[in-house]
Amino acid sequence: MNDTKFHNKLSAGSPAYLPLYKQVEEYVKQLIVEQRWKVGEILPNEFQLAEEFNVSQGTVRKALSALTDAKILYRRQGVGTFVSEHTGQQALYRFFPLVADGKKPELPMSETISRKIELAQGDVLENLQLKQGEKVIVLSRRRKIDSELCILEDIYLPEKYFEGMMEEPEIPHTLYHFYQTNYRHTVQDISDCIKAILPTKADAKSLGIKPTEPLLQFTRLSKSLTGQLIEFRQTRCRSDNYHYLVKFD
Amino acid sequence: MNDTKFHNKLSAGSPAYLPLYKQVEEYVKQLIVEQRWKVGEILPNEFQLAEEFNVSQGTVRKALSALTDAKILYRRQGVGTFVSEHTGQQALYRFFPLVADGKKPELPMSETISRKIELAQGDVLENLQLKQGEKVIVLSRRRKIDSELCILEDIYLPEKYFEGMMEEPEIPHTLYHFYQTNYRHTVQDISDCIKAILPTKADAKSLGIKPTEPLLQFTRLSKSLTGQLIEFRQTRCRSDNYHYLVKFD
DNA sequence: TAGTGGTCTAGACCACATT
DNA sequence: ATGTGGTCTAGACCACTAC
Repeated sequence: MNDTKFHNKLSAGSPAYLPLYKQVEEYVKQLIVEQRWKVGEILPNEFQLAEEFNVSQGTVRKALSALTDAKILYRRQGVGTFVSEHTGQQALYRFFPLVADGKKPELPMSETISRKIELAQGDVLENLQLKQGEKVIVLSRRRKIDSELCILEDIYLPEKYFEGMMEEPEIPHTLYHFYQTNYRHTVQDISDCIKAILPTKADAKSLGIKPTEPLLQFTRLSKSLTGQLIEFRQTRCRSDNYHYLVKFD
Repeated sequence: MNDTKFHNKLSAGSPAYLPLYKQVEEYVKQLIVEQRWKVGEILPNEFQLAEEFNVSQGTVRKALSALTDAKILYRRQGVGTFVSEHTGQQALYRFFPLVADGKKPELPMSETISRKIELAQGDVLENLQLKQGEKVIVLSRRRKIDSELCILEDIYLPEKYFEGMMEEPEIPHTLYHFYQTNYRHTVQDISDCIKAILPTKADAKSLGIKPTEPLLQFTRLSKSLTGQLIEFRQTRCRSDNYHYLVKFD
């Protein structure tokens, strides 16, 4: 027990070598995944963690700063260090890049219109790296911006990571927060593949647009803190009054 | 002279207060803009800079690390710290998000097919925040991926920031490197606004596609290290075999 | 072998938030 | 008044690169 968890003096030539602060960073991340501290909870202060890990306070600080940059933690001067929560505004600004032309980004209301479970196949199976025979939960949603219907999306979740979702009484519209609090999956990084397409007949009808009016489509693959592929989503959006906004640096 | 350039003891209540490492960071950035060290050149080591700025080596390190994260500098262990250069691969991977479906990102060849100068108006004037009567240089380019023509773009540059470009014998295809080396403008951050559109007749003809086939369009606004708006560009891309790829975190 | 950046430590002081 | 994170310093040692 009470082993020294970290090793300062590993030969740097060793293939497994990681700097101490990096080891601390990985370990703290793991502890969050294991729910030693739940979402929103405060961590011990830097000196307490330093003592527990047998490293200096400066090394802990470097690790916590990195996790703060990655939005996994947040810190409040004079108060403490907390596990980040994917709640409301914050998560939407971070993961929702669709904006009405000439307006500020806005949090869109979203309504789940169907929920079913089916065998994974095709793109879904491939992108989520599932095996033949594994099942996915499929959510179909539509969103409004400024009370106008403009977005349709289908969301595919591996059943193995979201057991019991079919029995949920209701699916809230802030999905990432829902994943985090009800299924312990914190979305950590996403990649969006964006294309211009023509709507299907069904989509054109739903959105109330002409079949020749192009849509912006993006397919998203989301990874959790642990690196698991937890969500595949395909979103179609009217592009006459909305755009996808990207900022680098 | 040899004034102390930085002040440790400013009251933190002061509205102008900046931490020392931040002051150093800003100052080094300014020195790069002023070409004290040119693109690709090595900086003095941390101790020399620390002495010059009258701060500790650790404070210099923190400043240089931030600039390294921002890709303004790069560091090589055992060698030194250098001013980043927007050259070839590196700049393309960073700023060129269009990918052929099912392939790795690839550096596209680009050909400038026209160059002219005109009065700024409409979107161009507004986005570049120019005044009525100011001029812009307009470059029209087309790019191939896998030897297939797939991208058309118009690039608008404020003449005041690019004097003499109309007299250049040739415009190279690595534009951002060209801006940096010939006009001292290092592109630091960009924002892309992405939409799905139908091609104009002219674009459909150039790209050899049907007028009903949608295109991916993005309009980009680029800022330099100094915060000046130096480029507005509008790009149209075939979306049947190409997509725009975004990764967060 | 010399010089550089990378890691780690220890300790001082400050600003901020809560009690 | 207390405890937290934020800043700053000084110094030791390591690993990498070039000569």
